[in-house]
Amino acid sequence: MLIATWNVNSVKQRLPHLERFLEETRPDVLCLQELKCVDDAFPRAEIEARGYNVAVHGQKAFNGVAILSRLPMEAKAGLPGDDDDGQSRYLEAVISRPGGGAVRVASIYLPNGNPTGTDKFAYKLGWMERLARHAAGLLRLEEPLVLAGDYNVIPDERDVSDPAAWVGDALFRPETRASFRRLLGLGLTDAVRACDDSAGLYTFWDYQAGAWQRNKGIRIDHLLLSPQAADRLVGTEIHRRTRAWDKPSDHVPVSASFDF
DNA sequence: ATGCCTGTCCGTGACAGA
Repeated sequence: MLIATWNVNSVKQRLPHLERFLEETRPDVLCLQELKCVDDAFPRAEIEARGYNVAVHGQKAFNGVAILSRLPMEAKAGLPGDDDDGQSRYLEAVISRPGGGAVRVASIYLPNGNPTGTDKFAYKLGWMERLARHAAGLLRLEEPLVLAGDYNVIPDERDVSDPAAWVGDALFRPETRASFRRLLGLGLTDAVRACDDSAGLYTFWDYQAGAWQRNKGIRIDHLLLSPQAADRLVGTEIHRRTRAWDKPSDHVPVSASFDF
């Protein structure tokens, strides 16, 4: 089974790229972030025509997450822990596997948190705390679990081309990295890092200042796996080529393949 | 030092129909 995640930066603007990626890579499950549209504006018919079930948790103008699945799924929107949080950043689905059993997949759009020293950064850290609490509960189920998405976290110095330029940024602040480490400490495995410990594995390049051309990237899109998923991990891929397509998202898809 | 680029929303203008 191939499970992928992609921050598309407007699903309406990126529909041709999305269709091309589905056609070429044929993931069984694709988690999307930054739809930037309400549920009714999601191009559901186009995706369903390609053989995918669609679960959408949209929002006007900002945020918005979705899960596309070739297999049947039951989806639930929202990250528990704050009833006043109106931002659409979390969608979870239980996906039925052909051979029996299931895999639980979440599409995550973790808050950016800039500028630091504002309520935006506090919201980010609070959101990460809620995610950790929820993940701890899911891990107790002892099932295959994939928490995939745009974490807006640079875990380590080897995950950024110019670490000095990111010191003080909400994506690289010590508190942010510590919170991400606590998440891993619950027993989650960073899928890409389980397969490759080299530097320069980037998933995002800014639109500005020729970041892509100069390979000034960062790794912020992650798939975190429960032990039951990590034990079945076969490999991962960062789909860099999509960043060179015309009018691309600033993120590229990341996928993990499993022997279930 | 700041903008760099992209996208959405909103307001405005063009236009069609009353």
